[in-house]
Amino acid sequence: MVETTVATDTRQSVLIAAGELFAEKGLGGTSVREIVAKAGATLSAVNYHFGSKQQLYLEAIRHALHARIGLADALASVRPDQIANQRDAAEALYRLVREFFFNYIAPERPGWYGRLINRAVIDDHPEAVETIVEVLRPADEVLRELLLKHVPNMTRESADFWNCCVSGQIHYFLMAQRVIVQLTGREAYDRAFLEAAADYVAVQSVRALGLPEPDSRGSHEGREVER
Amino acid sequence: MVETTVATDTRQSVLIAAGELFAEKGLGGTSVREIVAKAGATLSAVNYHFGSKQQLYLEAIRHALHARIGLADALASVRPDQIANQRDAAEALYRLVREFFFNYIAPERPGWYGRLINRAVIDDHPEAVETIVEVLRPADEVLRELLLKHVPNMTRESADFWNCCVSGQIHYFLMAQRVIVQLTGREAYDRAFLEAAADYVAVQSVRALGLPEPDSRGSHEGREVER
DNA sequence: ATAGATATAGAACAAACGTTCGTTTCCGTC
DNA sequence: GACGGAAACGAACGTTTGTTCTATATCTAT
Repeated sequence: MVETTVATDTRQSVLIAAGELFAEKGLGGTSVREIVAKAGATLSAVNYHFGSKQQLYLEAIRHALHARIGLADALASVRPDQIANQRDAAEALYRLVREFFFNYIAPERPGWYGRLINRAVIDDHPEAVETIVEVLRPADEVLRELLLKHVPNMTRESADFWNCCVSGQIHYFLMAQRVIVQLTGREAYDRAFLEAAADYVAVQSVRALGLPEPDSRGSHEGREVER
Repeated sequence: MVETTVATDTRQSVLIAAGELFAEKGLGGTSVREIVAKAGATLSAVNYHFGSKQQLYLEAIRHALHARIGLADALASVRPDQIANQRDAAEALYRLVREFFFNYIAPERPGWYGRLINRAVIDDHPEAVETIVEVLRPADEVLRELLLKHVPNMTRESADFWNCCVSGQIHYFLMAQRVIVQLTGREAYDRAFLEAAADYVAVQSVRALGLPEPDSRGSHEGREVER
């Protein structure tokens, strides 16, 4: 009843192995045998701890969603009443977008969180989408209120579009990694590229709202686009 | 030797059925039996016409890529020497982004093209990515040159970022359809929403380049964000 | 009319799949 | 020391998987 986190080693390692494999190859492309082999468990562990492969899949998505949503924390740290003027709002949103970006793509945290969510979004497996929406909605609403309150000429529809566009850009930098790398003629994502990309997305996103340019820009950027 | 397009009915219908199913449920989630059932063919048709399931998958991706890349046509229609000033450039890019958007998402054309490409991008199946990059590169380079030529203070890196961000937003509106619909509290994508979304993306993208606002905006938009 | 290539059909294959089952191991309680 | 439930195990289940094979139809050029 009390949701005691028994935290058996097996359950946890199966969950993580499953998350990594599902993220990499999808639900259909991953076999239960592969998962338990990676986790160092036996075949029956999946059905014992999760009931079925499907439910393990959903559980992995839930895990990734909740682990990744430091976004909720980031949003909570933005106190609306501490934003006095548009410059403050621009600053807060700039930092928010960057945090969102690195929360998704940062090389230091497990890479499969974002990728699995990516897949879950695309698959539109009904239960998965339901879980995603459920977890995303609170943050979505806080953000919308923030925009409506501090951005001039903001409408409900514009706020939604803004959310979509920010999410879209961040998702794409993660999901199309291989394509982007090849198209821009580099070897792989490095820290500098990610930094520049995050900055670009954040600056453009804030600019799209008609807010003043934030001061705390990334340090290495050659003053790129200027109007 | 001459690559005679025999265009058997069976081959074509299997290819299309495969495309739709792969787009919907991925490579691993779709069985050959399912495909041939949908296509009204027999099991051996796949191996006869395509050699294997994998090659059918790649062929479907190729089909989708080439069918969808009216983008190449759109780009070809933009004659760089006909762009006299920044206003012309803004106009051309605005139309380009919109065309790209509807090329991907338009309800009138088969929906699986975009979705399959989405999946292929995410899966980073090596051969698939190779095909994608191969098809995308020419358009990518033309677009980059266009930007470098007509947009002030444009760098190679900024142009690449701009491409990614435009692609990202468009991809997301397609792939996250279900999530967006639920998060914005509507029933489904309708023509008006798509129109507004395309306009938003196009306007913001042009604005991000520091170009003047294009005149030929969508008609139903309440003058949303204004700086 | 006939040989030869092209295409479809249906049966059969071994491998891999997710799941179930009965048993064994472990640990805290009586 | 015996009991009971949770956890892990390994074998087996019946399907479904992608692929292959042979036989049969359909056409085309000789």
